[in-house]
Amino acid sequence: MEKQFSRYLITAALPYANGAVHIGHLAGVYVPADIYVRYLRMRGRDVRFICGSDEHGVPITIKAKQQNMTPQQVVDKYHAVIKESFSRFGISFDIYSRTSSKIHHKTASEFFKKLYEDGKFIERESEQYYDEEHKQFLADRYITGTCPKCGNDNAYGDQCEKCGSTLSPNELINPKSALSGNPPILKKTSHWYLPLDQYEPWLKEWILENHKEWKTNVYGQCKSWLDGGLQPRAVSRDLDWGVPVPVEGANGKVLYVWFDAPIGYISNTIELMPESWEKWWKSEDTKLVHFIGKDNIVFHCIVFPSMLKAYGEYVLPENVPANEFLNLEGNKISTSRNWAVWLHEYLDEMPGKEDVLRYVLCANAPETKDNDFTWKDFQTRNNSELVAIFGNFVNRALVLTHKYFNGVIPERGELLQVDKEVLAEIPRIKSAIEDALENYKFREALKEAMNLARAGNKYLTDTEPWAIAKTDMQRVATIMNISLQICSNLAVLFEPFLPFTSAKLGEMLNFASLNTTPGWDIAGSSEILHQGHKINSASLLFEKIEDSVVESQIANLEATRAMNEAGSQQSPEVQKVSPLKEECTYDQFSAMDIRTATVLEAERVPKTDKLLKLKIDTGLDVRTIVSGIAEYYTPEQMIGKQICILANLAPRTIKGIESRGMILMAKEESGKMRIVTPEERLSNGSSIN
RNA sequence: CGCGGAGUGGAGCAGUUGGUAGCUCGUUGGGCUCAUAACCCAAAGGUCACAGGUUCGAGUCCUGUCUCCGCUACCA
Repeated sequence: MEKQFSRYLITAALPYANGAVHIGHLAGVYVPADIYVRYLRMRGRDVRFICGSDEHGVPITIKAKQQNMTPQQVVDKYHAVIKESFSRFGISFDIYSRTSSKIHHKTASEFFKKLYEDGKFIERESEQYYDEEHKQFLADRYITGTCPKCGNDNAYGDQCEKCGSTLSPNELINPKSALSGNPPILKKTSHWYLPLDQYEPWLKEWILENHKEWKTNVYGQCKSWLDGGLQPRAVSRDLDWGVPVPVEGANGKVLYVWFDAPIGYISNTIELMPESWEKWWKSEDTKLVHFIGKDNIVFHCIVFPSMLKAYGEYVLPENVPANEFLNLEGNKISTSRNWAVWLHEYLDEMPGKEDVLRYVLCANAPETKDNDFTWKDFQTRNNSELVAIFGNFVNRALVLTHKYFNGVIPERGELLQVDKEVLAEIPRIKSAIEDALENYKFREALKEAMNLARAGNKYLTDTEPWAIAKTDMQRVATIMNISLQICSNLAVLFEPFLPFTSAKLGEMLNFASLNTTPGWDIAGSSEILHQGHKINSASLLFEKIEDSVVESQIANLEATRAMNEAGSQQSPEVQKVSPLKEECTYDQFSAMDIRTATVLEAERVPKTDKLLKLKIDTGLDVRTIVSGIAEYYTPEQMIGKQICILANLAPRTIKGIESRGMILMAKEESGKMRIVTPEERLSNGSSIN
């Protein structure tokens, strides 16, 4: 039995405010969420669409330090960019707020306090690294040291980027604080944990028994977590950026970002509806749906529901339609490598093409598996679907109506079999779209909508009004009347998907002069435009996209990446210099066999962002070296370059490739690297001392 | 042997409770000319990753193997 709901609360994952929004975010979360919400609104459901920036957490404090800004300045900057680009793109949030707002701090704080007072947390003491100079505990990422597995001196507290192993800070040999460079001390600190294990039986029943209808990727992921057994999770951190822990004596502690962020859905709702928000979160007849990407499944299906359950009173999500990831031109989208199509840049560079991107991202959405976005596909979908099928049909219908009837809807006469068939398609397609959307199948819904335009084209070709016009204008009148009813239906049915286009089409059809603006209820009808209604002049709904446009986009992408890789990053601020190492003897130095070599071949190591595999001529031999320089040099740039290597370093296997030796690099504290090379080309194998 | 998702005509994808494969784009041929060389029709093209098994019958269920993606840096 379908459950009936009185109101719909739809949330979209909170974007993290340390960067702009790109097409991956849109395809995964915001486009489907917006389609869903617009559809619900059109059906007259009581719906609110909630989102906002997620502005706390360690990465933002790191970004702030890098850019010499305060965390607040960082989030102000990106919040503004994100908010504006969403709005220009037609993502129709009822509210887009932020977690640094007062109301969020208050809400999150009270939420924590209630759980604390109800004894829902457990408190645990542990020893963590502490920087005495800066008087703060160090996040994992703020500690560097020697990797116990591969000997890399620059491993982070959570991971060694050289060998890829996952670490915890106390495994590091000779740990150093990234803030002061001093060795940190271990200091006791206590934190609160949410005992997820206690919620396991309940979660199992709630998800595994009662939500078998969730998407397979979501359900499978949850099952895997639940079967593996849940552990208590810390809900606080030692940090100075975030929502302070509202407990006596908890100075210097904030709510852990994953605890604080989902509460943002609640606080943003409160901000939107200060009086009536509780009805939305605490009535059983509210349907709560979280749109997220697959990386967020565990938080939205396990952690946040446990928090809500612990608090009591709150409704739980009815569904969590998570999408997989979108790749770009065959590669993973990456913020740090700048391998992305940024929404705000797209909007600037392709004015008036919001709907083209919405269309492509929906038609190719990663609903069941990772998909690939290519500019070529973007062009094809625009030219052979939007232009050739949708735009063209509308144009044909309007042009013919103007030509034969001066833009006035003619009277419909007797209906033939073709007429009846095409008219029957309209309600059929409408209900197919409804079915698909109610089940979060956005690609399918969009395809059905396009089928109506296809049916329209076929109808015109089959009935040939331009030929019949020579003999039987009454028949032509019927045909044009029907064609325009189809156009009107297209305007309504496409609104959730392509709102800008629908508005334009509605204007061309002169919806404004009708008694009531056609809404979803009237869709499916073949009587939207009455006889005698005057339509406006036709203009093109979509424009063809020329090869040069997509080629320049591809070129842009490559150029941005090359620039990024060449390390032309900003930050002219004062560079910190790493402290002097211990004194060493001449013998130790001379034990190192450093010599010149030339790069013969270079290629990326698959599945890594930073590694290049190089074949080099050392004068003695030709050998393979794997080096973590891909962020700064492309393979092409490396080929032919003369470099200096440490030739007698013990071989190491990295990503299954044996690396024999190490390339000498000069490295700034910011991470920027350049190869060290002789001023003048010398023969390979020249020793350096 | 970690866990989850995915492997279907050239490309991108559908395939509900098992009954010998569908859609969009592309390609080829034809038709039409109202339309942004757009539209319509037809055809070619698949041993449904691989190997076994259950069944009268499997893309669909079971077992094993291989490959890709995520969980594992930034990141949806």
